[in-house]
Amino acid sequence: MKEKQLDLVFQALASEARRYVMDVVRDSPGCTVADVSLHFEMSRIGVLKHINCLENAGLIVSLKNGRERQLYVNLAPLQVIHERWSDQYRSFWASRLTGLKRAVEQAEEK
Amino acid sequence: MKEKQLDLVFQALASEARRYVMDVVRDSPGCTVADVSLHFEMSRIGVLKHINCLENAGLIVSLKNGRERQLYVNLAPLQVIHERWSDQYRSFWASRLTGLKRAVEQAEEK
DNA sequence: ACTAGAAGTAACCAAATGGTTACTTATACG
DNA sequence: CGTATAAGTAACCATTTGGTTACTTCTAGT
Repeated sequence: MKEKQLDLVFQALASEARRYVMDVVRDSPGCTVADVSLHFEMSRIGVLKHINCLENAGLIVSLKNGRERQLYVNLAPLQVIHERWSDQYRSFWASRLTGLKRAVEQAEEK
Repeated sequence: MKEKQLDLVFQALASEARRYVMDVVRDSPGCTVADVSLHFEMSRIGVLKHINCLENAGLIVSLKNGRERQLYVNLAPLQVIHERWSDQYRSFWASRLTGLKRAVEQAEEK
């Protein structure tokens, strides 16, 4: 995955409203923009922008069906990120704070 | 983890520069702000702000050591996010696009 | 005590984000 | 055909973000 794409995914998830959209769409796949906006206080256009942001990041996929747009979550980007990190940080997971712990111990010795 | 905290973590990671800071600090634990800023074109203050942003999100931890500040990565927030999402989406991982696939098939029937 | 170097703060600026209202387009349906 | 409804576009505004330069503070070392 390209860095720009990573930016989009993380940026998309960095909003409680958008994470909530993900929850809603995951729980009622095929729902419409209007359906989703029922769950929010904000204007329909506000919600639309959040949905578009998620779609732009690849986290939501949609199908035009007549005058409606049906929404689905797409977890592929999350899986890619997850794999990338598990790779990059594999040796760190076991002892996440090892470096810090050592430093703290050194600091305490003084 | 609180929603605000999630915002901070995702927001922090939604920047190539900050992800790169994470890489640098992970690869040389205990390095200083000045050390990190050597890896960048931008001004030291620019880098400092990125580091503070990461620290604020809990992804970087630092220890004051004399006039220096030593930096360490902290993967705990990542682990929390990872666990939360694998829980929430557990039943979806296996067939990530199931909902969408069904919809596409239905669409194709028409 | 003095100086130099690491870090932090303040003020500023341009661009991006998150929301609004008003208007337009396209489609379903009586 | 005509109308109501789902979606999308445009323009606008306030706030946040991402960077800068200039200045300040603290500490190490001579």
